[in-house]
Amino acid sequence: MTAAAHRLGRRPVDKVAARRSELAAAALKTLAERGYAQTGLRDIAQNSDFSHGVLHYYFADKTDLITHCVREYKERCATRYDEVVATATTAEELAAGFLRKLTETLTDEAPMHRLWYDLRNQSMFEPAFRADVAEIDLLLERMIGRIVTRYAELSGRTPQVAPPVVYAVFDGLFQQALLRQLAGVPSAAGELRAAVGQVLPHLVR
Amino acid sequence: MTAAAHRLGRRPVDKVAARRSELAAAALKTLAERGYAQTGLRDIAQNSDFSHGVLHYYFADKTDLITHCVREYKERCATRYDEVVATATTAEELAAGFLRKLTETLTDEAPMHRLWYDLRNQSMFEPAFRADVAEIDLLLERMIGRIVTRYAELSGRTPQVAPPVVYAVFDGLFQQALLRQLAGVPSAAGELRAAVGQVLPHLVR
DNA sequence: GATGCTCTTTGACGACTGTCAAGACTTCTC
DNA sequence: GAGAAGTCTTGACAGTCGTCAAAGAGCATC
Repeated sequence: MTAAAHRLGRRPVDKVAARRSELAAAALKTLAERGYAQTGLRDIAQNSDFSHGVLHYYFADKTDLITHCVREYKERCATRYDEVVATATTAEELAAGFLRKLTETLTDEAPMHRLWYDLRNQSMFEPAFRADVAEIDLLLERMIGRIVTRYAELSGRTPQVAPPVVYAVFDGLFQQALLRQLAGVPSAAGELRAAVGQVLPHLVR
Repeated sequence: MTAAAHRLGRRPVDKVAARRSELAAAALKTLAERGYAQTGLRDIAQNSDFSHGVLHYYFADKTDLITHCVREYKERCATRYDEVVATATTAEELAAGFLRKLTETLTDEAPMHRLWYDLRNQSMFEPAFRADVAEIDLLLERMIGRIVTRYAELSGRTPQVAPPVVYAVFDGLFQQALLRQLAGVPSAAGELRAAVGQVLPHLVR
């Protein structure tokens, strides 16, 4: 532990963690652009301020790097709708805010979403990814769960479908919309909006 | 065209197509085992009766091969529930048969399903795959659509949700179940059964 | 049996892969 | 300022990738 670290109240491990996070972010960017199958360590390094060797300094191997990428991804995505949930005062307002955020992220962050589906799929083949992927999937499930719970509250009804099922349903709808969006179908966001709007009322009673 | 081909009333192009199909089948097997990112042409050849060079004889390049794989996959999967649809005489019988087939294929053909999701995801990055993948997705959508239509008929009601939405919903449920199944969760099939059984009544009115 | 055609194997090419060691550069400690 | 510790670059390694040319094998035809 350095004196400077003492002075700033910051341990060296934080610096290492920060660099790791920085490199994982560069890796995420590359993976979102090219996909897991087409992404090498040198591609990732080129999207960062460092050379490819530094990756082996901060990560044991490629699997370790990808694992940290998944965790980095987690930090970003699990609070997307929390503000809407916190501020909405009616069921209609909540639904509208959810739909707005949902279609926004579909159009604005499509590459990031395809990366997530790519990594989640890799976990079907590579056991090393499974635990972290499952953890994020659970996080996302709870995020959706909070929306539906609040939606039920605001509309004076009760949730009728268990959170894992609700999440699977919305995830399926979103994935289909993402496929269309990336294929250049301009109506993808609108169709997603319509589909979710149609499904939402069925989840409470 | 050879004389033999004439005699048998079989054009040489059919032999070529048959071999292509055979190699694509070997490729599918390999892809289901190892995933797209970890599958090379030599791996595929080792799962066939031929050496790796023959792949370049029957396919222009790797993309061409994968495209044929997707089409080969199509031939197998789109009629899975047709018998159930044709023979069921009551809504309950249809639902039960659908659920049985659904959980059966989840447990017995999990590697093949993860391959499909892998290839569909690749199409988000590789435009060359998009058309064929979209075509299969449409086939699957119609397959699910036939079930719901018949289910509505048998129960004297009418479908309330458009086929693309129904397909997306079931696909999302199935994908979550597949993730759990491949992660070794023994209750995956049962949970899928429960979830689909819970959702199905909401689709008609 | 020789010829020509189709199919298949073999081996090699250049490029790329993940990994890692050696050294250079920076930063901190005393 | 010397030395140590931490950080980063460079270059190379063994292996794999997709691709393809050359030659061999199998077989029908003349």
